[in-house]
Amino acid sequence: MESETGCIEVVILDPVPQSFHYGVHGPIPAKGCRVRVPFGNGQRIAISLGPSPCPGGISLKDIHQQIDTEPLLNPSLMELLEFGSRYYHYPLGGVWATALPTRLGRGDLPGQAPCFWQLASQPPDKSLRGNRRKELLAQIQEQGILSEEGLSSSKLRCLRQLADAGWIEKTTPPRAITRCCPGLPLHRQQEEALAQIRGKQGFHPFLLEGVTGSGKTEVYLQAMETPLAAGQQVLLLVPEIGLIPQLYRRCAERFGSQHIAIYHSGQSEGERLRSWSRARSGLRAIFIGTRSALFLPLPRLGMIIIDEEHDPSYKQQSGWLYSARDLGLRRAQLEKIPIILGSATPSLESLHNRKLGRLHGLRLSHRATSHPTPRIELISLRKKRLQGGLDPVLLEATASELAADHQVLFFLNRRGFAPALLCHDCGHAIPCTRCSAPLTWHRQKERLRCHHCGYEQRLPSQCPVCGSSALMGVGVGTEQLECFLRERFPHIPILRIDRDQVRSPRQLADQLEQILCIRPAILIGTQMLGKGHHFPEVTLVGIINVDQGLYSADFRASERLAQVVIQVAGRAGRGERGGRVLLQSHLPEHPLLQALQGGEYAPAAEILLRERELTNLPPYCALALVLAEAHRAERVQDFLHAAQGILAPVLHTVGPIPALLERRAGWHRAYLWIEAPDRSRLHTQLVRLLPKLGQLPQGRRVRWFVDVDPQNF
DNA sequence: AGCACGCCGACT
DNA sequence: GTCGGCGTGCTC
Repeated sequence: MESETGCIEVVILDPVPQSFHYGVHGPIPAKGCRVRVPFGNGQRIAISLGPSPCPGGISLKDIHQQIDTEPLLNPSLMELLEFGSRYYHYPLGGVWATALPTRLGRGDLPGQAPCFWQLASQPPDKSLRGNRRKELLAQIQEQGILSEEGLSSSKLRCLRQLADAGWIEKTTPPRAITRCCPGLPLHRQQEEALAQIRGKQGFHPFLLEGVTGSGKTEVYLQAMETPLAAGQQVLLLVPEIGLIPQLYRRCAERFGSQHIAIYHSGQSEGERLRSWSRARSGLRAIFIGTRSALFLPLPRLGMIIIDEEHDPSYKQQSGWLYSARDLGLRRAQLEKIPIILGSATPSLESLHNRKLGRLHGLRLSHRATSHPTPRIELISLRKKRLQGGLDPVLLEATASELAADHQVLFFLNRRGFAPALLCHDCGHAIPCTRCSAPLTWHRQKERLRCHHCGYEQRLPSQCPVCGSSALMGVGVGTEQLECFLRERFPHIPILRIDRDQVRSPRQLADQLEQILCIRPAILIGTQMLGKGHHFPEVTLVGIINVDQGLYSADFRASERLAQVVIQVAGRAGRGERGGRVLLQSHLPEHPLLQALQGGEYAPAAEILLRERELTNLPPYCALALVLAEAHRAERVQDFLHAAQGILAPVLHTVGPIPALLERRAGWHRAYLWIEAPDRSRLHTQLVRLLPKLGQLPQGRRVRWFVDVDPQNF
């Protein structure tokens, strides 16, 4: 390689807002290659942005080492990261650091793509010597193609010798993948959906709205056949690690596990690097993963599928605040491929986009089983005497289902025994020392715990304010519900599923397996229950307390309420028997609950969308927050007021508004609400104004950042 | 994001 | 007298 001397621009693999320049003697590292550079006192890994004119006025240092000879990512994926940096107003280096496996960020080399060998078209005109070599050659002759992957080093050496002697030559493996067992028979709507997906070329975004049990996964599997048969790769995203195993199983049955790899944050660094390398070398065709899998380098990506697209977990909650669903759409657009967003309860954003024609709607409204979607019976709690948080009507229904040897499922989205511990004498509720929230009483562990920051203390025997020993729990959590039900139905097996009880997806699967066929039985769970699991023996679902979703200051709370109610209701009666769903509320006449009675999502979504339109909230406006945190509340106020002075003349801003959790882990938090009629208006103004916020002296005394399309408040 | 420099409290 | 708290500013 000829020697050159020049200057490159780089970004450090950390959220440093500027780029930096370095001198290079030798080949210029292309854009997307890692380099080791001197930085401050030490060394850092950086990403080359390519050659750049030398800036004046700074003394240029030279790079220490070029790590990669090839860019780590292909151009369209680099473009996606650049877009993600601009759109979410987050430094490009931090974006790269989030998108790469940590090992690559530390300078490790990705695994080399294994070679594939076949017999040479013109083998040498002599006889081959050596038994091992003869054996290997025979093996290649028999198999047609031999992959280096997983071969012992002695066999690899043998392979090299055969190659050097001209007996074998490199080849590319067959890429086309066909299913290894037939697909399930489809019903008419599935056929129609598939026909739509199969008929399309290039970028085509679909919204597959399918009620629980309508066979969305089967549509995914058969839709994947087209790109897989064409030798392309498919990316499947799910919102949680716990949902990967079942999807993996379905894919493995259909296409063979040798074509599948998974990628998620629960893997070890080594596993992630291996999956990443396999993606890049094209060794696997199907990738199943969570949020971060969106950034896998897939040279022949042919389709993206985002399951449970409405799930808020697709939005990253720290650092680079991106949405994998929204960036997924962007990636599909850049790669010019189809993308399927699937959900039984699509986000209002996606429903809106379907109305605007930006998403092509596909509907599966029939369950595969003969039983129709159950209605949701509303029970008014007003003036009722509750036992263990349960209304007599629900309790009676429970008793009769259990008497008939059926399973009953309770949904309650609060862990612990009681959400607060209150002094009966002075009314003091014991708060977290670091958060503005009451501590949750965990009776069995005899502890008070903060569900926001992890703070824990022993259960006090006296009120810390007045010294009274009359402390009582307020409200009902899953632990208390379990206690009550054990007392009330002493001979019925009860399984509680929440984060206190279930530590790993594996454990969850084991416990579910155990109880799945036991009859009668009671299941109690938080939203862990609602996701993807089937309970064919459940004939009664009790939804205990979702009223918070009707009052919350978070405008998305009502959307989440509707989604969780429909998802949980969908767990009932999926087997032989039909099902009943009872929902307890203090406000049964609330229009949203009324709309949910039919057991269908669409009427509720309509109401929510109309409400958003009237109040001019997303998706009818573009929204961003400037969030600030500091130990001292007045610094947050000072900064946000100063920021408002800059933003308010140009953009519609409201605030400073205290965060829903005003203090978290000792940090006071507040935000400015910034809205604009559309994303591009919002964006162009933010690009212009955010640098000015960076110059505010008040900004240096707080941690502040921008949240575009926020999910939480 | 790291990391060093710098100016104010409780300790061998 | 120092160890160390984190507030401040810089890194090609």
